[in-house]
This record gives sequence, structure tokens and C-alpha cells, in this order.
Amino acid sequence: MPPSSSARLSNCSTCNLAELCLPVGLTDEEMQRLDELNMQKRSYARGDYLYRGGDKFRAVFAINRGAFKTRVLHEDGREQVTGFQMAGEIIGLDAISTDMHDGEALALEDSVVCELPFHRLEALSRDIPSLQRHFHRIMSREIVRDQGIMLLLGSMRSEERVAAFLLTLSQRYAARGLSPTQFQLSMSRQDIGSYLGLKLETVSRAFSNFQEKGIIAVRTRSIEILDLALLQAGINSSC
Amino acid sequence: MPPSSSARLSNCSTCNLAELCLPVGLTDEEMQRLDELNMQKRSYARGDYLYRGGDKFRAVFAINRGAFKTRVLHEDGREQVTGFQMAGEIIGLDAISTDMHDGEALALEDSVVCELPFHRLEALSRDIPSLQRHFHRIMSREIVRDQGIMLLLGSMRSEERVAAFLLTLSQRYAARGLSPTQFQLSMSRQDIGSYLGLKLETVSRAFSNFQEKGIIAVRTRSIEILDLALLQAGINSSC
DNA sequence: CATGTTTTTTGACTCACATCAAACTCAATT
DNA sequence: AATTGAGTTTGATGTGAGTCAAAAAACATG
Repeated sequence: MPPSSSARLSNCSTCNLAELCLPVGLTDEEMQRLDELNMQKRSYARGDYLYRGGDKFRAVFAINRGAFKTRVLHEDGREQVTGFQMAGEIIGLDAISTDMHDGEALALEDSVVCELPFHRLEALSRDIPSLQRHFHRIMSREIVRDQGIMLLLGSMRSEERVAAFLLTLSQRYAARGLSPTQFQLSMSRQDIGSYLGLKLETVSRAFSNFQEKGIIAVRTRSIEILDLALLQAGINSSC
Repeated sequence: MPPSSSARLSNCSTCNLAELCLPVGLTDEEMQRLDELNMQKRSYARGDYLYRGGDKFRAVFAINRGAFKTRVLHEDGREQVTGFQMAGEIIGLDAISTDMHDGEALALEDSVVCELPFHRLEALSRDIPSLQRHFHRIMSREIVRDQGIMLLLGSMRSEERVAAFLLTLSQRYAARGLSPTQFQLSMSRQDIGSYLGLKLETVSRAFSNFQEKGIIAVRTRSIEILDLALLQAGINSSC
């Protein structure tokens, strides 16, 4: 695969993750506000479906606690992971262009979500600035794809994809006020691979290589980023 | 790369070219109708730009004679071909989501186009059935990406991509009432490769292999499909 | 705690496509 | 007809990631 140029990530519109991939996130205060407004809350055990392909699009969900993955199942049974959503983020926007969920979402750990019915979104968005900011996109049914696609169609190599993936997670945790250098990985290597268009072994090898270089410290279900700058550099090496 | 399953093309929503890739095309009568309506016509020499990245979106263009390629230029100078448009087809729809062209279009041969100003599209579409059919998509600014993306993000292997590419061209010529088995290739191997996410050598090799098998006859700038069924089969072999 | 099951890691191997380089074609120009 | 140069074909070689398999680690369960 291409060795390609040394363009900086920030200069490359086709693979600028920072701008393109951050999902709709709510602050702690906003999550609490939803509580006060008595929005319906529901619990899901690990493995439970939040919604399935073909379900009518009636609501989006604010994740209170836990994490989910979204995926589509191909006709032949293969799974394609399309994204990960964690506490403080909104999930369920994949249906906006069709009125139907084209994929399904399932809990990666025991989770609690807050349902935001479609017909109440306008009112809610007046109260929740983060929601407001994205409301017009939701209503105009603009297609919001997360960076999975961007990475796939881009020319990134396996380690670059994995580095980009970790950095995105890091940024998302930072946005929630959590540690950007030490966090859970509630999804399996298989899930990560599917999301990035790689095999699980390749993901594992990338982790191992990064660890050998002192960039990260991996444990099975969590990770610590030891050198954010180097991880960044890993992406910029090609683009 | 993946050996993958033996699902049939027609059963595989992620790579069903037939439905997804045919661009907006006008019949001969419709092109003539545009003439009668005195729509502005302009000539472009090979290599001329029809529009450039960043240009304001004021019009779409019906290609009267000739052919164009659309592309985006990356910051580092690399070119990424995003599509090919030929006589009888509409070009310039890439800007609909932003009001600005995100890429540029340039003539692959000496060409004549008919300008259809955005503000006259509604009126025009009442007269031109083909345009009518796509008008709501244009106005609703629905993102219309052609099959380049589909192919790239799919799991097709090099020869499958090239076969799919030729078949699409074939269908498009057929749609214009031209021979679906014998037609010009006004773009270079380089262009085809960029479009399909392959290197020019790989495209050339695919052509040579198909020729050896008696599926096609290649000349430098044109091609004859000798066995359409076999070419189809080449795609279905994986998906 | 012992046992079985799933997930992860690691290694050896394969293969499709990229890369590099040289030869060839064909059109345009002198 | 000879020259040039871009575009194309072909061959030799390299390499990144997939495949297969087995060991190791993590997790679950009686």
C-alpha cells in the first residue's frame, strides 16, 4: 500500500479526524438537566439491543452510563461495526435519512440511556445547548457518518488507523472531562477491527507494536496513552 | 485481501452497482429540447476546466459532446478522480451539499456543454423528464456520490473493480442508445486507477488478463467487450 | 479452586497489489 | 522518415495485511 506523502493531519481535509468524527456529546450538566426534565430512562444489560435494523426512528438516546456499538449485518451474516458511543454521547442518529434504523445498536456493557423522542427534540434543544448546535443537522436529515467511513476510504495503513482510533477515543473522553490518557476499551479487538476495516490480529499487533515503542500501555480491556505526541506522529506519517 | 463470501452481486446491497451508479442522463430528444430552449452553450478544449474547487455553485451542465472527469486535489498535490461524465449526462452535482464545488471538472476531450442555471432548474425540469426525475434530489441537496466510493469502501479486488467499471460504462453507453460493447476510453489508465483506488499498472494488467481470456479487446483509447456475461461473472466471483 | 470457554497474542506463511524499472506504442512535430 | 515524449505494457521484486494455527491470558462457571 502507498507510502505517500508527509502531509500533516491537520492539513488534510479528507482525513481530518478531529473535525469530522466527534459525535454529539452532552456535558454533565446537560445530562443532569435531562434528568430534571424527567426524560424516560432505561437500563440495558451487556449484549442487549437498544434498537435493531428496520426499527422505526422515533427517538435518539443520550447515554447516561455504559457504552454501545452500532453495526450493520450484511445479508451473508457478516457484521460491520459502524461506530462506538459512550456515556455522555448521543446515539441513534443513523436513521435520520430514512426514518428507519439501517443498523442496530447493542450494549457493550451494562448501560443506562435517556430517551429523547423525536417530537420533543425541538423543545429539548432549546434547553440543551449541545443538542441545539446539532439540531438543524438532525432535522435537515443531513447525513452524519462518523469517521469509520473516512478511515476506510482513505489511504491510511493499519497502524495509522489504530492510532487514529485511539486518538479519537482520547479526544472524546477529554470532551467529557475524563482522562484522555487512560480509559476503558469496552469493545473487543474484533469490534475495533471491524470498525477500522482490519482483522483482529492486525489490531492486536498494532497495539503490541505501539507498546513496544513505549507509546501506549495495553491491558486487555483498558489502555493508557504514554506518549500522545508520538501517537499523533503515527498518523501523520502518511495521510 | 479478503477472499470473502460467494454472495451474488444482485443480493449485496453494499455493492449493487446497477442501482447506485448511473448518473443523471438525458435522451437525445431532451438534449435537443435544451437546444430549442436556447440554453447557453460553451465549448471546452481537452484539458480545460469546466469548474474548479471553491467555485460557487450556480449551475449544472448537460454534456452535449465530449467527456469530463471530476476530481479533488489533496493538499499535498495528489489527485483523486471522483468520476467520469460523458455526452448526454449531467455534471456539476457535486456542489449541492455546500453551495461550493468541492472538486473540479476538466475536459478529457474537446467538449460542448449546455449550462443549466440553478435558478432555472425548476422550470427546466418540467420540460425534461429525466431532469424532473432527479430534481427533488438536487433541490433537497441529498448527497449524491457515484460508485467510486462504493467500490472503494467495498471489498472488491482489483479485477472486480475494473470489470465493474467497464460494465458501468457499458450500461451508460447503452442508456444513450450507443453500442454497449464498443466504446471510447477517453480517460487514461492513470485516471481509471485513481478512480478505482488502484495503480495504473494494476489497471493495465487487469485489461491484459481480460483480453487473454477473450473477455475484451483493448486498444489504447477504446475497448470492445467480447463477452459481457463473463465480465459480469468476474464481478460476482466475490462481492 | 479447578475446569472449560472465550479472547488475545504471537509466529509462520501466503497473496494481492504496490513499487521499480525497462521496453514498447503511438501521436505529434520537425 | 527521424525525433520526441507521454502513455502503456510487462516483468521482477517488495511488502502490508490476511490466513491459519497454536500458545497464552482473561473470564466464567460449577
